[in-house]
Amino acid sequence: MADRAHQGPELEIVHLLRATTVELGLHSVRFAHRNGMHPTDVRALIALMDASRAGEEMTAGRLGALLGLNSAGTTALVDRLERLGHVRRVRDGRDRRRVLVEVDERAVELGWASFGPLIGRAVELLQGYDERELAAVRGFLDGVRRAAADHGAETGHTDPG
Amino acid sequence: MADRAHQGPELEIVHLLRATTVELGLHSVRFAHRNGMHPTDVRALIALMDASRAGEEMTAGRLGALLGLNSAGTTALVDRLERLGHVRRVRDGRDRRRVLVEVDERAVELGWASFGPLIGRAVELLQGYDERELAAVRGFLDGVRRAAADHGAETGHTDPG
DNA sequence: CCAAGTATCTCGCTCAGCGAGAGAATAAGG
DNA sequence: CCTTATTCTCTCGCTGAGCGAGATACTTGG
Repeated sequence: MADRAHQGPELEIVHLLRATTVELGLHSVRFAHRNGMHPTDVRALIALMDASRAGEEMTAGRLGALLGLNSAGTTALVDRLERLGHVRRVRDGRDRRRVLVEVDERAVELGWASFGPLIGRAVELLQGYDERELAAVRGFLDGVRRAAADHGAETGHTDPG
Repeated sequence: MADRAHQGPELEIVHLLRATTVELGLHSVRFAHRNGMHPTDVRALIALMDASRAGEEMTAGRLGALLGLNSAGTTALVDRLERLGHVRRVRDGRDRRRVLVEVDERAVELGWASFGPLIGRAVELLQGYDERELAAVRGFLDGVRRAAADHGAETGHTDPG
């Protein structure tokens, strides 16, 4: 147990990945704070923007499920976002029990103003890479992603999704 | 603004990075939940383990500052961790105002049981890489980390530190 | 010993999220 | 068409993380 610490360049990179995720998390938190929001609200906006970009409708229930909230929490979340003017509630015409949550265009712009430059910088970095280097980055990230997902499942946790 | 979506392989990788950070976050949350903890508590344990590995003492105040909590919140946090038996409060002999927070050995083992396999898998992945591929991964992660940190500072947010 | 400074803790509060269950709409069966 | 089960959202009351203010305990400098 003593020194799982100072190994070769591999562990250094793993540590760097952790530092990067922490920094990205802080970036989100700062964005949230600047706009009077909480981390959950930002996650919700991102999910809404993803859905919108994919041309899919997002209902209140689906949003809550994505974020791991129950119905009461979801209602409160959409209330907060609506109060800030970031989303609108729209009754679904086909199934009038459902409430569609639509992102306001200005909220989308707000998000891009904060995350766009970051994404742009990341793309820039990758544009200097050749095919093999891109494959290396892709392989590493995807491998870690799978490992995190698998180990979650393996340790006996079943989640909505 | 319309289709910032489906570009080349670069943007796909940026998306993959985001997916990976999300999955790592979920891994943490599952670990927290399994052990009756909250995300903040896990962050605290990680900070404590880092300090311990670096041979540094951690005081209550420093821990709170690292996590962005005020003194009241920090007290509550250490209370929770102490109640679960994960940390001990120890009065500092040199300055008896201070409370050193020490991680219990079993909490360290608990953490390694959950995060160790993940780290091991990541190291494995990297061991198949040559020097140029390692440099590519390192360069990308570090670049993104810097970009996130810079843009936080740039957008006019000053943090305790 | 006294005063100022620092580290932690206590108290009262706000608010995110939960559990339970109420309403409102749809779907299935007569 | 009417009844019953199901589905989606919202309301209510509660728990608990984290905050602001201030109390408390210790240290340092005069």
